[in-house]
Amino acid sequence: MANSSTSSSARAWAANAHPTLPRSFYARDTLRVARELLGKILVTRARGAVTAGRIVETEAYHGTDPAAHCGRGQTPRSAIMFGDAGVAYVYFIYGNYEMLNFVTERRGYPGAVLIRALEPVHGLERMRRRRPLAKSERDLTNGPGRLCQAMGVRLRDNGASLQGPRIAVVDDGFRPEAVMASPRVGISRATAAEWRYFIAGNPWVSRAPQNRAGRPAGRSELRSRRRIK
DNA sequence: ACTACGATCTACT
DNA sequence: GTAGATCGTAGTG
Repeated sequence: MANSSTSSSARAWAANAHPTLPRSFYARDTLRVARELLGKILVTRARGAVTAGRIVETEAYHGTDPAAHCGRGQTPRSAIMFGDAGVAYVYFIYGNYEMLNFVTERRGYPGAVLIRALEPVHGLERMRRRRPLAKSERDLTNGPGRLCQAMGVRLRDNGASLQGPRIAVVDDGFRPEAVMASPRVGISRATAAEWRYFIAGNPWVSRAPQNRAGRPAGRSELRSRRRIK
């Protein structure tokens, strides 16, 4: 399996050869942002160590969605989802794990995209040190909790700008060949909505047996603002 | 103040 | 395939 950790591409983004996604990229419909993030490169700098990975799986949460933290109105934790787009929403769950989201939409309308899986691109040694239990390269970043460990994302990154210096997302021109949509993972409400997006067949997509199960993500999905039951 | 539970991961059967 | 870990958040009293 080809992995994209060529030193040349790593040098390229480190030298700002690739553009960072502007805030306006995030201030749009959450489903669209979730889909268009696939293939972009997440870069983090934690205590001087730079790590990077290509985004291969996302999920959308927005509005009155019962599965979303913002779904029952604003709370201290979810307030950031109602604010300006283009910042990180990091929360802690199950007593052990951080989850990384990107805030979307216009101010006043809540939304965020959960980053569920990455294909490692740079800093693999550092990722392995941060995740000593990982038994394979796949295990480094094939889940939302795992990728936060590998990339050094912590609760203190909540609210951090996605324009850097700690977190940034860059576009190196890569475009996925096939994007699929499926129901979201690990939720108990609004389980019918197909707001999970992933690059078909990518080995780092979480829940491997499902990484080919889904429907082609077309424009019809992106338009859906229908009521969620 | 107290309780229930969660956008998960790991170890073990 | 499934249970246990583990704690911040939110809802309730």
